[in-house]
Amino acid sequence: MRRKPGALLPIEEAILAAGLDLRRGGSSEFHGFSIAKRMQDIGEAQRLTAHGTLYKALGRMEAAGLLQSRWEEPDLALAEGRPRRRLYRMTGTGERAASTIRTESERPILGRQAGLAPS
Amino acid sequence: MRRKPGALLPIEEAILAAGLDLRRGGSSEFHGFSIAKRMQDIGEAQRLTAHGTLYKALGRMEAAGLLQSRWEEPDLALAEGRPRRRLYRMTGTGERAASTIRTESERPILGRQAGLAPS
DNA sequence: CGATTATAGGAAGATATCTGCCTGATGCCA
DNA sequence: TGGCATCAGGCAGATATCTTCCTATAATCG
Repeated sequence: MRRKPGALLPIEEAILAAGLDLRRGGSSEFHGFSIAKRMQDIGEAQRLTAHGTLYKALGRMEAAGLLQSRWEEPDLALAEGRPRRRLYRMTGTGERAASTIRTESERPILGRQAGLAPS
Repeated sequence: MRRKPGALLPIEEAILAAGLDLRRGGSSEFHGFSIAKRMQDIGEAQRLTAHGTLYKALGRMEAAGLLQSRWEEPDLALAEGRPRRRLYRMTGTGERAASTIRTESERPILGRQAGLAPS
């Protein structure tokens, strides 16, 4: 499946929306697994039990400059007895793309043109 | 199920045996998941697909002084794209217990008395 | 020897990320 | 408008460790 240059796929929109919500809630960073759970909670997007879709989308979005990631401190993960997390943050580009989503959501007639630059 | 004071359970013997084999093969350290796979390969012990048994046994053996563990360098795990490993090494006590296993394996008539000190 | 107690076994799930493979969908070109 | 090429979706598995809960088993005591 190919995408229109500059367009966002539904899952990418969902990720950006989740990032905005978390930002609003005081957390500027999030990790893949929490996004997956969040999407399950609100019954949004595909179930994503197969995380393949999500993690691939995260990878694409980072490559496209919408997100930026870093690995969390290893000792923190050990202290909490769980695997290490890859933490994501929205870039300025991502925030603008997210804003455009909301704007366009209010105007469904218009085509979507924000987001990813053509490769 | 309770154990006789000082006795080793079959799974603990299997772990020590695996540790000796790895030692012989040049690796002084091993991690839980590799032991699990090793046991599956040689069809030994219970299948251990439910790793609960193995990791609990590893924990008991460390508490009993037979093994000693450390977490591997986090960057190494990242570089290899996998979760971090907990590396185990046999202590002197563990080696002696392992030796006693072999000795007693050759003399099945005798009862087993090596290994764990009574609590 | 039987009852009781204590501990191990086993299954399942949790946490978190990533990849391979195959199928399906979308954009572009003629 | 249809065909082709490219890329995303989806599933399943992989890697690695740990915990909960319930059952089963073994040791101890009377």
